[in-house]
Amino acid sequence: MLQLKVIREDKQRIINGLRKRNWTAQQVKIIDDILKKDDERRANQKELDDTLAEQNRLAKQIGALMGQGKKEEAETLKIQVAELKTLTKTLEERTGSIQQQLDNMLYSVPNCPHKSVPKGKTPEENKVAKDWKKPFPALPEDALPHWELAKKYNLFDFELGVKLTGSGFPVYRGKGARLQRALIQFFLDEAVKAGYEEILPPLLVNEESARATGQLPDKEAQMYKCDEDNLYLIPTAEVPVTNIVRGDIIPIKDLPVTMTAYTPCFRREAGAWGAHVRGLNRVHQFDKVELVRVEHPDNSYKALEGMVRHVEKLMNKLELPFRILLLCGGDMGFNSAKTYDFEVWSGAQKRWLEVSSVSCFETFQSNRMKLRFRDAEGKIELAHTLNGSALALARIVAALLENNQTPEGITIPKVLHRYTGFKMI
RNA sequence: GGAGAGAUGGCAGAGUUGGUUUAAUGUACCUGAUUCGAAAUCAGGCGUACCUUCGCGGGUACCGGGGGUUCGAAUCCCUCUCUCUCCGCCA
Repeated sequence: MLQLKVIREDKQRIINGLRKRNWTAQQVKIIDDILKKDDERRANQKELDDTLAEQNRLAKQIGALMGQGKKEEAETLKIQVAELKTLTKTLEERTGSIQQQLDNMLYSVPNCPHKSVPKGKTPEENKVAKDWKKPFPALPEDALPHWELAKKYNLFDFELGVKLTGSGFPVYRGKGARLQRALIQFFLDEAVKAGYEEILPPLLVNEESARATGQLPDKEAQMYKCDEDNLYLIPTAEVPVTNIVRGDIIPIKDLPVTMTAYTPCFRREAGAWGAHVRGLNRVHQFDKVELVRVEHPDNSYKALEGMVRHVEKLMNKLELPFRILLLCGGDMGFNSAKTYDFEVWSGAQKRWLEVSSVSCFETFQSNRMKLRFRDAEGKIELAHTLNGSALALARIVAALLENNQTPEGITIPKVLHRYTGFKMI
């Protein structure tokens, strides 16, 4: 949620930002509506506060009169208060509904893109921030896609997943399962080495948490919900991990807060099935190691680049061909101010697969969840939040299997040997 | 799942026969005095949000969440959530 203060003071920049997200001149008018609604809110607030103040004053007088035994006079004042109460009730209801309307408007406005974010409407207009310069791995014409390799080497089984749960829930087995665990362990170790605190969070969160990171209200359909207990299965570790600091005021000396977590991620992906979603390309449950940072506003973009370098290092260690995209305004997520996507080259499918998304949210999340820090002078300010996948497993596995297939078997990158215990599948 | 107790400011902890309590007090923290410096001591300060003011300041709300009674609620009533103790079940 954008800050009202920023909209008020920096309106043109916000409007320009929304235009970069391809908002029409018509849509952008909501900014003016928001400001108008806020004026309305403030006027009402003032009136309400003044009325309550008067009421409090009279109540105190009544107390004093009662103490002195002047019952008659007290009764007169009571009548006055009764009138004020009617007015208060009206004002309270109106202020509440104005606030609700204002919040709804604010919820509907996406984050303002950073000035370095390119214009554009579609994924095709994303800027390649770093391309793959070397040749792709040489595979024979009859190279197998990962779902065929999985069958050949008995690594994971989709049909079995259907029997247990439904489509999109693969069952990993044998070396396939071991490879998953190896990757998780490797990613976590690298994150801890980079200074992130390891977190093992709950996989279900309450409504408040889902709201704070912005999954609610707009991404509700993406999450699995346990109605009985009113809990949601997490679509990413970002939700529980970022909520660890929800509502906190962090002393400046404790910044940045850096956390990492491995969790399975559950996504309904309703209506998202089509031609390009075979195998591990899109599943309902996948594993991911996530990085979360809370940063001082002056340092957040430096931190973003640092996270990108961290992911880059992982890709290099896994010896996978990849490229980095700087997302254009139109392709960026609702909450993000700037996002880099990592794509891995899937040799047999001959296409790029998204494996990581690293974003800076500025104060968009922290405003909603009231995540702040106290600076050296004691002043309180909203912190910046960032997160990124480092990395998402399923598609990494897909690329790894496809790119590394040889007539003798599938080779495992050297860096994983100590985790897998085998060098070849 | 059953029975009981409880939830107050960073922490501890009063207040629960409704009314100068504007939430006492301790502790932590900050500033100053004292000191060569420190400890100890003394003095002052010390929540969050919103509104208002050029500023000093002023106002409103918040004692787990929500609702109610009342001129007035931390205090009374309803409801939800959570915590603790005991019992049951259990990885």
